[in-house]
Amino acid sequence: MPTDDRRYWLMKSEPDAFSFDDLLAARGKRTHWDGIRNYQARNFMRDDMKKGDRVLYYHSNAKPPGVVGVAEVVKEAYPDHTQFDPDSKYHDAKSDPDEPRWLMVDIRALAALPEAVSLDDLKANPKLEEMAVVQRGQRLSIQPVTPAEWAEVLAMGGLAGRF
DNA sequence: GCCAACGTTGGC
DNA sequence: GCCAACGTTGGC
Repeated sequence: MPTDDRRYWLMKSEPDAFSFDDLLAARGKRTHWDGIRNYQARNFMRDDMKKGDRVLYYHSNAKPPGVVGVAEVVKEAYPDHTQFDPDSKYHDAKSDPDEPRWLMVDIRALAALPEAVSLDDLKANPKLEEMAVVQRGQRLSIQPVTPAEWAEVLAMGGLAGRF
């Protein structure tokens, strides 16, 4: 895939639930990103996330919160099976199996950042003042990242020019 | 644990 | 279609 088609994203996960280390330890260093129950985030996955897209892996509800690793999309949007599982906390009784409401993608870890980039670090960098994750009240768990923001965060994390 | 910000739900 | 009530997110 030509790099000029590649898009960049930030995906949040609570490390207590599924950390970047958990992703590194998973088989194939990959997982399915289940549990997204927000329409805007779903639409990003459905409409815009393509195989090969790069992902900033962000720890929310962490001490400190911030970007800890990079990953890539390895499978494009498909139905999230947990919506049909009555025992799952993500169960959605209103979702029609013939037209699943919720989707997920698969991602694979590429590398941990040698230096984690905390939310404070992101906020302190004037080049990143437009970045979604530093905006007040921004709760979206999947956010688009510009190529410039991607390059800057990787440089801050010690992976300048890679990925 | 608090609570501001935000998204969703449901009565009307 | 409005909007109050409610639930969730996530930094602090």
